[in-house]
Amino acid sequence: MPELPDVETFRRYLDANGLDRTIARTHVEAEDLLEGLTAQGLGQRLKGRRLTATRRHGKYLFAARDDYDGWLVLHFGMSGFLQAVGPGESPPQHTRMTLDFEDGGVLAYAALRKLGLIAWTDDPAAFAAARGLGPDALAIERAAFVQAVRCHRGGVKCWLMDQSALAGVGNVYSDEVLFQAGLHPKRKGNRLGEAEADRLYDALHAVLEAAVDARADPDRLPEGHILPLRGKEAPCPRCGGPLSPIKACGRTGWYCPACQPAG
DNA sequence: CTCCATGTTTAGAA
DNA sequence: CTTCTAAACATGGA
Repeated sequence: MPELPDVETFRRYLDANGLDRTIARTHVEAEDLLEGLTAQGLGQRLKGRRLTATRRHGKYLFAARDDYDGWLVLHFGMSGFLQAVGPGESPPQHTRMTLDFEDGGVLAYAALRKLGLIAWTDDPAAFAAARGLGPDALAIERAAFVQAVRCHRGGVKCWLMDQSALAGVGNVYSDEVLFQAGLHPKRKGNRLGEAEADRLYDALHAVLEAAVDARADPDRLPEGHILPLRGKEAPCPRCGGPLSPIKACGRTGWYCPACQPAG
């Protein structure tokens, strides 16, 4: 489920389970996930080393080698996750890459669909720039956000999901942000009033922070969110009316037509 | 068998 | 140039 809150949860999981352990070897099961390096190259970069720090930009997770001369880059596609595996235990299904520690434990990168990415970079910020990523959705300042969204002539849901405009928000969380802001997914950015853009910014941060606190588990979110209801025959938690599907950017979104009227 | 899925990239049409 | 849509990728689940 890797959008920003999921990846932030993985980052904290890696902090707790993957740092300061010497890597004995790496295993790459799915070579096609590697970008710009080979399985052997990954091993050479990490063998005998430790990871000592993490960063996140949007949906990308970075882990620094102990000498800070290079960072492991992970993207989780639609189905990726991390799993720490104890000595003697077997890694999860669909494990695509593992870091095998000298202590006998393993950190597995698993993904049902091979849509993620494993890479290496000297500098996370340069990597993000080279990929054309916009500012991180949790780091962007209010003024920059409001200015950017109000310059965009297209639909606001698509804009929220555009990683070059704002990094970290995907299909699911864009729905939640728009629901909390009370804005229709197809409202045009340049037709938002100042107060509406402000509300969108507030909702963006409230939703992402709540989701990170919930460890990206929909069932752990407080009441009043539509994320756990998507695709189900459930009433809007605010007005009790029916939620509707809507196509945008080639994806299916969910919203409440009563609480999120078209502009 | 069919349709759909938390992402990204690319091609083509307005 | 901007914006939108569909398809492709990989691998299932319903």
